[in-house]
Amino acid sequence: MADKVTPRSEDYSRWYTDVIQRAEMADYAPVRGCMVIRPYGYALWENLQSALDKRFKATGHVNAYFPLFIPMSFLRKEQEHVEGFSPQLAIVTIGGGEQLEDPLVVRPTSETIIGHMYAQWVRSYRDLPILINLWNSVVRWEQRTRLFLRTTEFLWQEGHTAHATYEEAEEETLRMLNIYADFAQNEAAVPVIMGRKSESEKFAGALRTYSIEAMMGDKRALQSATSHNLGQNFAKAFNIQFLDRDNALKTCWTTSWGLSSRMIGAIIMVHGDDQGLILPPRLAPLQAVIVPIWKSDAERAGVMESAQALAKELDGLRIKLDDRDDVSPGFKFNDWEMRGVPLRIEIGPRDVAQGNLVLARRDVPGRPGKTTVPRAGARQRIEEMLATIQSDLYARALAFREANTREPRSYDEFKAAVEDGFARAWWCGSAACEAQVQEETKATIRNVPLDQPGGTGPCIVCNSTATEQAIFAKAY
RNA sequence: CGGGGCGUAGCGCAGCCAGGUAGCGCACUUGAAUGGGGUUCAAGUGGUCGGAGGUUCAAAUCCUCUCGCCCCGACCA
Repeated sequence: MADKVTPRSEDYSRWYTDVIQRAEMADYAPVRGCMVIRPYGYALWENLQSALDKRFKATGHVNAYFPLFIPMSFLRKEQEHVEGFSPQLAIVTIGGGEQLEDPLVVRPTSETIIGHMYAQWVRSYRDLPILINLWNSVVRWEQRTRLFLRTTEFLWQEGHTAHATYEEAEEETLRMLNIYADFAQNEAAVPVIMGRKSESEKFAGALRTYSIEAMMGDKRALQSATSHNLGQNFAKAFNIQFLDRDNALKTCWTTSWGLSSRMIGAIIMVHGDDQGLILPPRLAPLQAVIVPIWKSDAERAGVMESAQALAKELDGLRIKLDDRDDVSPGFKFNDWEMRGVPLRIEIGPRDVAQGNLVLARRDVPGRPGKTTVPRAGARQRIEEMLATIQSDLYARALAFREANTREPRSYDEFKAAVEDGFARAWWCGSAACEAQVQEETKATIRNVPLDQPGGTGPCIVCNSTATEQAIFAKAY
């Protein structure tokens, strides 16, 4: 666990799996494509969960739980939906030793069973909107899996709402997209681009899909969350209808939106370095670790007393005093760096004598990241430094993305751009141009950013007049 | 599903071609010293060699079958 990881420049995907395992975030499970999220990784998930959950609650959503099993017949009710998901389904055909008449699908997502229940719960416009979120796991039989990024079973939340009008549904879809972006940027320190998915990349059964996209450390894109305006597709398939004020029977408009444990992969890949993880202070399971240093037993007593007092002063922050007696301070430095703890507090005999502490920032390796601060008022300094680390991580990631995003003028420039980063280019909107790009470059349209320059330009592929720019990149 | 690779101690590997009853590094245990950037020395623990069958006096090693995993591609949060 204390060995060095594969450098990112040598083999990025090896680095990624090395770091996760060495930092004890997750481990491979004995089931193909599945992982065990270990306590350290789960603690990160819990922090992420609570930051998101607060935002959901603040916008009027409530949590509920829906079944793991969904009748196969439900999925068939929405044509596009079942076509999109059938290759990825795990299906239970035997229960209690008997063949099931209607096989049960292990949920790949819950739109259908939600639709079934909402149809029963909605009678009047007074019942709307319904704003429910689920924290659960889903199963999609993926062919190629990677820890956190794509596993057969993954943790996520799925929000499902029903509204009286199209406008309200669209407003909700965008509201949640903004919440995801706010969360990603302010909690995870991951800069994201909000945008609309192309027809070919949208959710199976949606009218329109929006996403937030982030650039990883290897310059590839990762879709970090999605928000779908489902139109009336599911409402019609499941008869979610209500009697409106005008006494007319109308069909609902629904939305769904999700963010998964994949976000943990994004945090790892956006911030990590060759020393290991770098976790954003607001989500890190441990915000600071105190490493006491001593030589003699006499020094030990004084140092430990001071370290324990400091730990008490820092109550309320997520702190650990590393009092292990069997490893050297140097080992502990590297160990906690591997795990991405944002701040290390060193306290030794010199510091005790002089009334100082040494603070070492994880995001600034080596000497330059170390500062000696007076023991008095340390808590405030530490809190300030955590806030600085949080915003510096975001700024650094944003600068990296901008440095690796190009606006090519020609198709040749475009091809070079998507080889090594994001390309922002005019796109005429045709599926043919999109397919050609994918065929020739392996890059896909990540999304059409909500933030557009206005005006028109020549489509990067076919030169015809385009009214929107899209982000093209190779993606996870 | 196509291509490639690998299964020998917890992890990483050697041994296999030229069969003779399993070894190295790390980790782990114990002890001592050490301790401001991955500490050292000493002594230990730990393996039905992925599984099944076959050849042989004898199989990690040769033959047949099988299972699993990882990596790269097409599909996906």
